[in-house]
Formats: sequence, structure tokens, C-alpha cells
Amino acid sequence: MKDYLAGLNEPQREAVTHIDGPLMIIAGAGSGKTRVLTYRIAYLIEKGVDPFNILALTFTNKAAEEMRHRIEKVIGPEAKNLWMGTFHSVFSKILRFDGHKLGYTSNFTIYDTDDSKSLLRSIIKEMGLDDKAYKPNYVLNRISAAKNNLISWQMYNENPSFAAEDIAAQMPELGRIYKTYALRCFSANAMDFDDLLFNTNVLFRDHLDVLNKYQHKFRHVMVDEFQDTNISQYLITRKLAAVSQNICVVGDDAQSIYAFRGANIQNILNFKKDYPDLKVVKLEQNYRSTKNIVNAANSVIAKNKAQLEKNIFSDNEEGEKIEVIRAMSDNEEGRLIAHEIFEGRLRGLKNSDFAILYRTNAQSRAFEEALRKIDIPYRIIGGLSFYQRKEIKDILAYLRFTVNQQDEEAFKRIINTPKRGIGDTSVAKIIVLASEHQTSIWNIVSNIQFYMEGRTANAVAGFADLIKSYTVMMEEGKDAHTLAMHVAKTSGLLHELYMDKTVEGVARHENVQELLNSIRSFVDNDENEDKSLSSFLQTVSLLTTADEDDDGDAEKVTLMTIHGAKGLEFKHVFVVGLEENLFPSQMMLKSRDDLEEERRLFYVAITRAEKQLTLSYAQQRYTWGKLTYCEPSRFLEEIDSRYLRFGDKGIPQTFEPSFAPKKQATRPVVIGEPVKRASANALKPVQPPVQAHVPSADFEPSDTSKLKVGDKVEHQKFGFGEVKKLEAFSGSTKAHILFEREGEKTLLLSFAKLRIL
DNA sequence: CACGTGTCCATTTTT
DNA sequence: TGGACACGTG
Repeated sequence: MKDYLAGLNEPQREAVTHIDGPLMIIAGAGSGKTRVLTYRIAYLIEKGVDPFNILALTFTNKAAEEMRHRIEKVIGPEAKNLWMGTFHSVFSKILRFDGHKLGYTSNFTIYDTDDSKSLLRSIIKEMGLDDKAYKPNYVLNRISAAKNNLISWQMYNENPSFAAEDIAAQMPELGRIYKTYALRCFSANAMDFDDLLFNTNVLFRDHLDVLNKYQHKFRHVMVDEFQDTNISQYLITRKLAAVSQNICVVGDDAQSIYAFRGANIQNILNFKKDYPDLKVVKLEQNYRSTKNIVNAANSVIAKNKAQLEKNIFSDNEEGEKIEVIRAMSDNEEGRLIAHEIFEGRLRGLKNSDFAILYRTNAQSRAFEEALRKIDIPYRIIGGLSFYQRKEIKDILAYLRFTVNQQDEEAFKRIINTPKRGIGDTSVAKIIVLASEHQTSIWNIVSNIQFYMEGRTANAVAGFADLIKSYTVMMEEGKDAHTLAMHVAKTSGLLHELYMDKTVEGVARHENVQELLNSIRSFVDNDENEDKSLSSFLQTVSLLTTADEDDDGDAEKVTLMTIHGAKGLEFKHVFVVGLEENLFPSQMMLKSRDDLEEERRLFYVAITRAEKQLTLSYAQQRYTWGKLTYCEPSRFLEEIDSRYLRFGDKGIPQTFEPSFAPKKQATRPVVIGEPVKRASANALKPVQPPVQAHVPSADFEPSDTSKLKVGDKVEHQKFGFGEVKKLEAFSGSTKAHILFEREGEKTLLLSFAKLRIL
């Protein structure tokens, strides 16, 4: 027996050594799942399976990379030949090879959520529909749900029950929108995230030769985080494994937290029906957490009805009880927790031993401020990702358009960025021309002299020449980095950022440099066999925030959403914002009415902790600029109180359910506040007319990044004033300035026409 | 056409 | 709170 098998417990070993036929591993939290998966692959290879014939689907690219490295340690460099990655990345590669059978070129663009929404917004506008009734977000979710259930736009429009639902939801045109959206994506040679899976299904359904090829290539299929797969993904794996029957799925129904994205817990509950001779292995021993934490988690999840029977236990020490903290406000919650981390470090813990987990990204602010104030380094995972920043998207849009001139969304982004005098009217005209002449936008743009003349036409022609020069370079076979570098310089984007000396301008310039660096390392990385721009772009659009080069080794406290924490563990975990309507989220309860999923989310959060767990909530919190009273989350009461201890921090604890004024959760009455808006306007005292300020003759705005509190300034329009306060927000700076005539104004520095006197 | 200003509105999680 | 959009002015 191999030595690595020696360290495994009985069920773990069973899972590792089961090679032929379907296998389902129910892996409880902290039960050594990754270890089992890694060893199983190593074992397969040692038993003579070629790594080329193994497909392992993971939830994030990072998880795949990590597993590949671990396997490499056991079996050596052969591990490189494994097919590993997320569903989206693996199947985008397959579509790159074989997508031409569906009418896509290998250079197809992958639309991210922003692209999809923007396209939907245009479609809704073009159809003359009210964009208040048809919210792009909702429409996209609906289309996405359809695709994830393999309902094409044709099927959607043929099925009267969908039409009935849409009419009931006051959106009778959804079917038409779906159709237009699908056709527009197709003619843009673009796929959205759901298309990658949907089209793979279509490819395997309609092109049996292709299916056959991959069925024989992937003799062994493994799926990690199986509880989070949707129907579309499940069908792909089932088809791939139909011949060999060698399918191994690993998951935990108690940790299914992506139902909102179409994940179907039935996949795991019904798996046995699809594979009658399925072997099921349960990994029930938790090696991660203390008894206390495991028991508390069990007491919570026991409230859920839909689940597979299992008994998660721990042989670790009893451990400390779970601390509950009540704070006055969100800011105090931040302070208390920052303080506790500080104390924890005095007891010998490192920054990286701590994680603060919250339900929504917006909650991070209070913790960031508190940690910064006492100089505790932290890193935030998630939130606005690097690749969603404007300056990055701009460069990427140029690259996308170079690779694929049908990419409508990229076109809209760059045609007038940086400003080259082609305004909205001209762009609209071009789009109209394209549809009048039944041709592509690029066709019009690249032959603009036949359609328009004058200043704008020249500008458009200049743009077309620019893109053509890029295309030529690409066809010469220049690698992604050379090309991107050239594009950044000659498009004017880099120059524009370089000229911008404001704080945020400098930061943006650095971001672009960082993007260029990352393209270079993509090109230099020998593991990427395809170094083309097109290949880089497809890789990049499937990166998640969890994949971004984290300073994993950095000595920092981790802040992230619970969703982002899946698969991770920390010595001391803080689960914060445990307030009714926030966690469980009222959004979730309203739209899907799925308390059980929220509870599983809570379960996931709890089970990230190894030694210590702290739960906290605030009595008051600012939401959307308004102060709201909060009640403690029902989840706090669902934990068996034997495992709890009320913190000595914050306000002394009791659980009287409500300390807030009765039934006015959202809006305390303010005495004297006018009731209606109209009367508010009527009551407004008449302002004495303010004389317009005539700027000094030589008005020349100064470098506002040097602005300090107390500076006397002149504004082009508001006149003279004094800086009262400077405030940082989302990467830039705001100034509160008291103007002599106008009173106090808040200005965004980058836009201020200011002169420092 | 570019820019500044005012108004409205939405706020969950992510491949 | 702040981002997206509509409108008016230069």
C-alpha cells in the first residue's frame, strides 16, 4: 500500500481507492476533502491512468491550481497534463476548439455581467420599452435561469407557461428580449457565462462526433463542490461519463450556497437515481474545528429539512465557547472586533489567523476603517475586482475589439474613449447605418468614407485605422504582451492617465501598468501553450476575485463575504452583521424565500473556524445613508445556547428580542420633518439670489492633489472659499469647502475647477 | 460635442 | 451613499 494512504481514515481510503464506476463522496466540512481528491487522482495515475484522460472540475481556478501543485508533489511533473479548472474555463477551451460547429470563431468574446447588462439596456431601449419596468438585472437573471435549465430562446417563446408568468410579472416582452439578446450575442461572436455551458450542451447534443471525442478523452471525470452545480453543468458531466461511467462527485449538501445561480441541490439528492450502482462514501469526521464549533454548527443545520443523513463529529479538543458580541452601531462593531484581533495577537496569533466574514460586500467599510485606525494590515477578497476597474476594462475592450471586430460592447466602450469627438449621436447614427445596410458595425466604421463626411467621419476613420493597425500586428503573430503594450501607448489611454496627476489618476496609471505586467507573465508562463491575445482574453474574463494574486503569505487579516470563504479555514473567525434582514438577507427571503440556503450559508461561515468563533451584531446601522434599527438575527437563537458565551465587550448581553422602537424598523420619526415632498419644496425658505462669481482673469486650475485643510481657494464658478475637510472615498478624494457666497459645498477633487491661492 | 449640475434610484451572494 | 442618467450651457 502506498505510504500516503497510511494517513487516511477508513472512509477516506475507500474513496481514494475506488477507481471504476460512479462514486459520490459526501464530504462534511473540514473532513479532508481536498486531500482525498488529490490522493485519488494520484492513485489513479499510479494505477496506470494517463493524466491526459482525467478531467477534474473545481469551483475556482485557484482551487484547481492548488490541487495541481499538490498532485505534482505526489506524482511529479506529469500532473501538468491533467485537465483541471472550472466548468467555465474548461468548456470555454473546448468551445474554442469546436465552437465553429455552432457558428462561433475561436476568437469569440466572453461577455461579463456588465457587458450583458449593458447589451440588455440597449435592447430594452431600442424596443421602446420602459427600462423601469424591465430592469436589466432582473431580465438577465431570468435569461440566465432559462439557459441554466437548458431552455433556449426558441423554447422559451414556444412555451405558453413562460409567457403567462411574464405577463403576470408585468413583463410580457421578456421572450422577445431573450430572443434579441441571444441573436445579438451571437452576431457579436460573443458568449456570456451561461452560454459557455449552454453551448457546450448544444455542441454535445448536436455533434456526436465531438461528444465522442471527449468521452474517449476523459475516461475519468471528477467534480468538486458538486452541491453547487446546476442542471446545465450536471448534464455535461453526465454526458461525458456516459461511456466510461467513471464519474466521481464530491460535495456536501449542507454547504450548497449557490442556488441563486441555478445550483440545484437536487443534483446531489438525486444522483443515486441516475447511477443505480453508485458507491457512496461519507466523510464525517471533522479534523478542522473544536468540538464546540462542530456541535454548534450541527445544531444550526439540523433545522433544515432537505438534507442527506450524516453525523459530523470531531475528536479535537472541546475548545472555547462561541462568543457573541452586541455592538451599538456598525462602527462600534468594527472597533470591537479590531480590538479583539489586537488582543488575539498579544496572545500569540498572527494576523493571517483571523478572518472577518460578512454577508454583503458593503459591510466591509466599518471593519476597514477600524483596522486601519489601529494599524492592523488586512486584505479584502472580492468586492470590485481588478478587472472591473474602468481603466482596465477600457484597455481590455481595445484588445477585445482587436481580436473580434464584431464585439459590440467593446466597440461602444472604446469608440470615443479617449475622447476623439465621436459623440452619442454619431455612434447612434453608425448603429442605424449598420442595420439599414444589413451589415456589421465594423463594416460601416472601416468604410466610413462611403457613408459620412466631415469632422466626425474623419475621427471615425482615424479610429478604424488605429484598430486596423492593431489587427495587422496581431496577424503578424505578435504576442499578447507586445500587442497590449502597443495598444496602451498608441490608443492614448495610457497618455491620458499619465497626464492626470490626481491621486486617482496616478492609481489608474499604476493599475494599467499592473495589467501589462500580468499580460507579460501570462506570455512568459510556459504552462500556457497558447500565448495569443485571444487566449489571454478568454482566460482573463473567467478569472474570479478569488483567483487574483492574493498575497496569500502576507501577514494580513482577511475580510470577505461568506461565499468567498468556501473551502478556507482560519484559527479565529468573526461572523459579523448577524441581524435580521441582513443575515438572513431579506432580499433572499423576498425573491426566493429560501431560508434554508441562508442557514447553510451560516453553517459554512461557522465551520470555517478552527479554534475560535465570534458572532457579532449591531443595534444600529447606516444603510443607504439612512439610520436603521436592527434586531438580532434569528440564527443567533438557533444555535444551541450550551455552546455560546456572551461577550464582555459592548453592551451587556440579554436577548430581549427588541430594543428598537416598535415596528418602525426602517424609519424613526423625525419631529418637524415635512411629510410630503411637495410641501417640503413649498416650505423651503427663499434663497437670496447669489451673484455669479466672475473668475479672476488669469484663471488656471491648480494641482488639486496638493490641497490641504485650511487652504484658501478660488473656484471658477463658486468664487472664494476655504477648505474645511478632506475626505477619502473609494480611491479618490472629496473636499468640503466653505465658499464665501455659496456656503459649504462638497466637491470631488478630480472635477474641481479650483485654484489654490 | 464636452462638461457641469441636478435628480432619481438601488442596493445579495458570483462563474 | 454614490452611480447612472437627463438636461442645460459653453
